Amino acid sequence: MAQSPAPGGRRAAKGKAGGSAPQRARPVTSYDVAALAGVAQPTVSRALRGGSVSEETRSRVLAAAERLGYVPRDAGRSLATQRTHRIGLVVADLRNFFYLGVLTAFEQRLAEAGFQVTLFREADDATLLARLSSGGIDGVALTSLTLHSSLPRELRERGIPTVLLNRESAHPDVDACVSDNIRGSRMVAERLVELGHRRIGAIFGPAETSTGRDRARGFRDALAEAGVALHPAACREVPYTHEAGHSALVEILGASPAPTAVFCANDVLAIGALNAAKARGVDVPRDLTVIGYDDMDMSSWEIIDLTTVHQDIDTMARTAAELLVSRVEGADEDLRRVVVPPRLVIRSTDAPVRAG
Amino acid sequence: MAQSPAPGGRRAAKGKAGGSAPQRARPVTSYDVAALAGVAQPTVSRALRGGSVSEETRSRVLAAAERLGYVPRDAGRSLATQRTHRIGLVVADLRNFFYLGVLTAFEQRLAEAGFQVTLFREADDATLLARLSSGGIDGVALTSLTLHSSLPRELRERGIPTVLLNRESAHPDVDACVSDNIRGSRMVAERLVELGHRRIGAIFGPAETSTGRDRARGFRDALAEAGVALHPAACREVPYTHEAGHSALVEILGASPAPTAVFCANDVLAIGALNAAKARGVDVPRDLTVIGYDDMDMSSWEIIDLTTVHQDIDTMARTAAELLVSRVEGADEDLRRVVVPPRLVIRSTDAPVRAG
DNA sequence: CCTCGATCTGCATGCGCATTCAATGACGCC
DNA sequence: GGCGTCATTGAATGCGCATGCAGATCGAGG
Repeated sequence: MAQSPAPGGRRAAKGKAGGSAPQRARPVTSYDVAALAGVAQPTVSRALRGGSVSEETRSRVLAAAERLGYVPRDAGRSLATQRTHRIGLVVADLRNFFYLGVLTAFEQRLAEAGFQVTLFREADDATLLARLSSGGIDGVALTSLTLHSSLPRELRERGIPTVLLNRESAHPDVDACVSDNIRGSRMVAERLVELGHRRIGAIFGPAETSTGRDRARGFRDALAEAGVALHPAACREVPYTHEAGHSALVEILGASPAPTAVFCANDVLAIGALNAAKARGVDVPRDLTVIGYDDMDMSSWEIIDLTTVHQDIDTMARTAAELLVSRVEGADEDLRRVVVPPRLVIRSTDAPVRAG
Repeated sequence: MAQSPAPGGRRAAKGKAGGSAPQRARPVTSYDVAALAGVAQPTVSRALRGGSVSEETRSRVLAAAERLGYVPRDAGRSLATQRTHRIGLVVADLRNFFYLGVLTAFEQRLAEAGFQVTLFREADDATLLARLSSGGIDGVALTSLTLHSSLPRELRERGIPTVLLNRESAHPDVDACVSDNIRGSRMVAERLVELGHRRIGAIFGPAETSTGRDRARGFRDALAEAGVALHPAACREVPYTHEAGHSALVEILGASPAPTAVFCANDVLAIGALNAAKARGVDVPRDLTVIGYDDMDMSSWEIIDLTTVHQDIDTMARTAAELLVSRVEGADEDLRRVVVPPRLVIRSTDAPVRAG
């Protein structure tokens, strides 16, 4: 940069300020405010942060700050306080609507607590760890985590407050806020049995995720207890995407005998399945019962009206935000794991099995 | 060679390092790496940033950094370089699916360029300006902007690179990347006329947004040119939300005579309308034609299959990201305004008006 | 053998803010 | 009137990194 600070004083003259070029204006610093207010820089800091300053001085400083349009630079403050007031949110796929709800609730709660949210897309553990460690953030929420990722432990070792949101890890290294996926998926199984379904299929999520694992486990267990066998040819394990749900259902519809009901491990998959059913002219729920998991906002739309397991994302995200904030503020409590109870929401994509 | 920080040196002893408490570990700094590698701190900086350093030194530094798990602190770097490699994205409502596409494409392109995205929720201009000025970001993309907001000008005055994405301002203060909303909405009008509709309603967006204004203007103009009058009782101007679209359609359905077609200023409104139609037992497109604008991902789902104006969000977001990055890197070109052409996508929510 | 230039590296410093410490002054009390 | 107390403020410093500058080393050319 060819803008050598003027010889002498810290923020003095600054050369001839350029002839006329619409150069990016030198930003206002606390020194400028101090000069205008006739005080020392630290006094500006104190006046603005609520330190011990006389009323008269404070108002003079505030007036000067106002007049110059002074806004403290984050970088300086962060360097001095070792705090950024920024929280990282790691998500696998922003296109997954589920995360919209998460992001919204999470951001909202954090904004209230004076934090900003910075997004991190899923990447390999090493890359992600480096990005998260660069100190740009005070804490992290991981929403897309595989069971055996070493990320939570590594973050813990680096002293970066972390919370798992929605998915959890195989090892209890950090705080977590999750739904009771086993219980939720059991409810689905019970409902299907109750409706008389006996040829039941499923589109499960990835086994290496806690939601994928638990929702499969609860579902299978409950069915087994009811003496109903899963229809093997009508089961798939796929990634949590709309496309995967779509094509999995197409495949499943080809099983013989065709299943009368399909459990989808999340709503994104379920909606993909509904679309596939529509494409194939399969009437839901007359010909096929579809039940999802999550209860995203759109699942209650009239054109979808999906029977699903309600997961209180709002509460989960807010709780995660609060856990994180308390950690960032130095709480040294034991590991916490908050489990939010699920609830079956019956809408119009499920129906009793048809005789014959 | 005084290669170890002498006592009294910057990073010496540091007390007795505590007995055993699992205190948050003191983070590794470039001084630690320097000490381990037996060089001075600046050499570490140069080795890592590709400065002039001998191969032998570089590898020693890299090894030390690796061994300590060193990751440069963003705050320090930002303070020194006046650059954060972070871009702010201001969005009104994260629950609006439209922004998901924007966010995804935008984030992706920026990640490639080495930038992170920090979210800012819409707030009053003053608050937002303060947040954006705190220097945490190198540039801003505004997606939810009202026509007469002073934000673009103020950001410009503060020297913060800014780009308008999707919506634009009444004054050309900063770069913008938008769709040709007038042309797009004209296409809709022409289509409706072509299908024989003569009782046409509309759910417009807020007039104080450029998209709301232009999509209404183009639509009205084209209809007028075709000699077709808008059905006044079947027009509404509402915020861009699903709920607003839903209730607006319910109201419009009560107009008499009922319209045979409704143009919705964006897909979120259109889907709200589709849901309302479904709730009211109105068959789309048999009883009512609905056309939207945006062509969000979900608009092509089989259960929605909305006829709409395709807006290439991906291109728009990527272009905006590129504009922004070039500004941040110091490009001093003239104001740029990129207009992306829209395209009518005909699916299954529109149909010829029924005789009788 | 000396000089010059090219590399490489260390020293000193600044980025903007918060914070510790000491100095100053005001005030009250004996 | 002297002295202690408290409130207020300034001076000095550090946070972690990048960079201008100067010194050192080395090789080549004269």
